[in-house]
This record gives sequence, structure tokens and C-alpha cells, in this order.
Amino acid sequence: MSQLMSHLRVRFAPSPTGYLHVGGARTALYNWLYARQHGGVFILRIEDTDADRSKPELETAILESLDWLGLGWDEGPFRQSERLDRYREIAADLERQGAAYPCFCSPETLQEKRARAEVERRPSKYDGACRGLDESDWARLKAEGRPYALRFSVPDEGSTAFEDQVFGNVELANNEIEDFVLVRSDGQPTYHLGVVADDLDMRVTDVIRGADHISNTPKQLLIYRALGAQSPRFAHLPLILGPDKQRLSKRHGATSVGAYRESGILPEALRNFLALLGWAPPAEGGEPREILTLEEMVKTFSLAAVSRSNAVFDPDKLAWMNSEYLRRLPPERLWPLVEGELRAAGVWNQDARATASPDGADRERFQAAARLLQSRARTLKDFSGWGRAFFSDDFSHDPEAVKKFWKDPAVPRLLEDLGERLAAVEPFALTETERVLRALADERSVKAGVLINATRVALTGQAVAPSLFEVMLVLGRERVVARLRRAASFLKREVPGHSKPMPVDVHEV
RNA sequence: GGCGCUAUCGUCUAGGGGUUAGGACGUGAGAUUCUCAAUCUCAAAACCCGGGUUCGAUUCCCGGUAGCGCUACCA
Repeated sequence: MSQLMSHLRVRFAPSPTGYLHVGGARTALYNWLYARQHGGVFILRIEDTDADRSKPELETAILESLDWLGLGWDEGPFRQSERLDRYREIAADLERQGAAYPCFCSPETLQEKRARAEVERRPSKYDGACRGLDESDWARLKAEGRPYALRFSVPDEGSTAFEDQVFGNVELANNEIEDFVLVRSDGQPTYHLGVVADDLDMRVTDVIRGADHISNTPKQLLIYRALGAQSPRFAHLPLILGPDKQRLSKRHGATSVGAYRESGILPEALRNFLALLGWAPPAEGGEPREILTLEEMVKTFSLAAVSRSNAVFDPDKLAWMNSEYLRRLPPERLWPLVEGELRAAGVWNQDARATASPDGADRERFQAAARLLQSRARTLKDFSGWGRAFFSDDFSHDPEAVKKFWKDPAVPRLLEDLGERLAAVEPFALTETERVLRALADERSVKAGVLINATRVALTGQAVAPSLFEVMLVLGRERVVARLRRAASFLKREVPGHSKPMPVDVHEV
């Protein structure tokens, strides 16, 4: 049994005509899970037979995205562009045995016929003009040097069926299939020839790919049959749709894995989210669980449990899942990620050598700040966004926050006095700072909340931040006092009556 | 147009001939509080329509409708 299972071979075969999008990523993930589950081999193949649209840098980007997602491959990457001779060999075989024939129709002619069929509301299937020619015509036209494509000769009768691991039995009448092209007139193989040849040569046992290929499968089956070869098993995956239920595309915003990476999504979160798009783990008694480790996915994944209907990509749920993963991140993983984000966003100098990572007390403060923000961050971006003031003195004050929490005329004086008292409090710790603040509020007969909120704005520039005394601890006495003083002096000078709080950047004062 | 596939809350899904049709995201309300997030409690929210089979269909079958896919010398 396990002997047999270890022969399982799957592949992911992206085309380097675009970045790795979330649909492709999910296909790769399912292939990967299936391979791991069965102790099989995961092959990576680059389908670059469309020379015009394929770009080497896109191939690199795809590899990077897979790597980032943690979906390593066991063999490859193989490139179809490096196997052209092999495809021609197989094509020649097919032609020799009469399963394929040369077609001399010009693209223009074909286009016209198709257009006419459309107008007359007939199926626009290739009419088989060149199939009707006889051997001598083919030879003569070839000798004349007329360019030709090689077409597969699809049987007129019967039907082609297969048992899809996800969709079940799928059947298509052969007369619905046109004589499709195997080799273009420039000698390049088409997708159909390429996949079959590769899956055969690479001894692929299970083809797991997008459902957009389901209608193509009979064509490929016909090629296998003509070659006298056994076809692999097929499993088609429902498509991923945008919120408008249209196939996900650029106009839906971010669709590439790279874009999510850049927007601060964790690979494990995207992976988990994608796994659940079209698949749910078995209920196994208790409450269904959604946060799954890779091991759990490998253990419980099954093609039979994959949904047959398309799924809408919900960015909100991805964001939620990301926050779950962010929260669970162990500190040693969190810190470098945050550091990377701060550099990428320019909060810290981009050049790592120019500004070395903070050390000593600063290092500790950085680590504490990152952990403090960890539980309320939704993406890595939040650390450089609303969390900016925790990592840099160069931050601005949110006008809304200022308006809301600095409007009380007592604020400037309160902030100033608080600054002075905090400068002297010993030790500078949670209970002591809180005691000092509450005592001050008491003396001046203001609610502690008023002072707390005003102070939060002074220290972080935001109306929304973690618990104030935690914030103080993380920033350290020096910064806290400095920021309070600056805020107080700014307020007293610039907005005496507080009639119109201005958006301010305290550092420019 | 032809052919194929699909159809459970707004979204992802579980379930399955008899269930109060379950969970998650999101949404609303409340609790907590120092703002927000988190957390906790509660709430609203679904079996596309029509036939059949059956004692009984959301579940099985057929039809319709809708959506998606394919219909290229793209993949």
C-alpha cells in the first residue's frame, strides 16, 4: 500500500505570464498537501510555451511567492521551453500514425469562418477543411513551404469521459470537440500537447488544477489515448471569484500573492485562508476548527471533500485570520518581521547598514513595543502605520484625535504638570505612573479618563493605542516626558483658547 | 449561441429523507474599560424556483432559472 502510495506524483504548472495569483497559490497548496499526505513528489513546471507573453522575471517572482508560502517542490522547475524537441517528436509520432494532420488554413481564414459562424449562430468549430485533404496534398503543400499547424484529428463519434476526483463523472461528446492545434505554425507546441507530453514524461499520477481546465480535459484524454498511454487521475478545483462573483482579476484589487505579502499578510495566514476556500476539514465530533497548522491540513486534506462550487475571496476574513496568526507569532519571529516592515516603510532607514538594528536598552524597548502592538495589529503594516510613534520620534498627531481629546482647556497645563511629575517619579513603572496620573487628575478635579486620553494623543499621536501605562513603560521616561512637554508648549502657544484645535506635528514646533 | 459544471445565512462552509439546519468572517446590541483592539454574552441572517419519488424532501430524480467555465495557432 505505502509502496504504491509513494509513487504518487503531482505537479503545479504555472505560466510565467503573470504573478502568482491567489487561485494559483491555492492550486499549488492543494497539490503540495496531497503530495505530502501521500508521501509523494511535488513537481514544479513552468509552462512557457507562449513565448510572447512569458517573462523570465515573472518566473522568478512566482518561485519567490511559492517559497514565501512555504510550498517547496521536490523536482524542477522544469521549463517547457527547454523541451521543445520532445514535443515535436511526439507530434511527429501522432502525425505518422494519422492521429494528427497538417492544417494550412491561415489565421485570417479561420478568423473569418469563426466570425461568420457566430453571425449565423452556429457553433464555431473548426470545419476540418485540411483534414479532408489527402496525403499527397499535404505533402505537396508542405513541399511548397506553406506554413502549417498540426491539428489533432478528433473522432466524430462517441464521447470522452473521465472520473474527476472532485466533480465526479464528466462526459463530453466528441463531436463537440474541434480538431484542436497541437503545434503552431511557428513550431511551438500548444498547451494541450505540452501538458500531456510533460505529465507523461514526468510520470504524473494526479493532475490537480483549476476548474477552467475541466472542458479541456477530454482533449487531453484523446491525446493520451492516441499515444496508447494511460492518463493520470484528474481533480479540478473550483475557481476563486471576486466580490462581484466574477472571476478574480486585477480590477478587484490585490490578486497576487506578492501584493498580499506587501500589504503585511503573513504567509501562514494566507495559506490557511486559501486552504479553506473550497475545502473544510472533517468535523470530527467537536467544534469545527479554522485555524489549522500545516500538519493538520496534511493529515485531514482530501480531494473528495473539496467543494464543487466557486468561492468568493473575502479580504475581511483574510485580515481576521492574519490577526490571529500575528497574535500567535512567537517573539523571535515577530521581531524580524516588524523590523523588516519598519525599514520597508521608511520608519527606519532602509539601508540596514546605515542604521544598525537598535541594541542594548533600545533593543529591549523595540522588542517590548512590538509585543505590545502585536495583539491589536491586523497586518504588519499597522506597526509602521498607527504604531509608528512606538518606533520613531518622527510621527504626526492625528487631527481627529487632537480634536477629540485635546479640546478641554485644562489639557495643556495638565500635560505640562504630568510631564514634570513623571520626570521625578520613582520608579518609572506601571503602578507608579498610574498613581501619579490619577493623583494629578484628582487634584484638578478632572476625570482620569480625560487626562489619560489626552496623554495618549501626546505620546502616540493616536486616539487609539494600547493601555496608556503600558505605552509609557515601553517608550521610557525620557521620551514620555519630552513628548508631554512638547505637546504642552505647543498647545499653550498655538491654540490658546482651544477654539480651533489644529492638526499638529509636534516635532516641527 | 453551443457544450460543460455548479447552486445552504452578505461571504467561506458543515450537514443530510424526519434537525430549534451547526460553525467561522462580517454586521448589530450589551458587558468590560483609559481610547481602540481583544475577550465574553446575546441578536439578525440561508437550504434558487417548479414538478416528481416518498408517509415525509433542503437532502434523491427531472425541468427551469441564474452564475461560472470552455468554445484561440492563450494557458
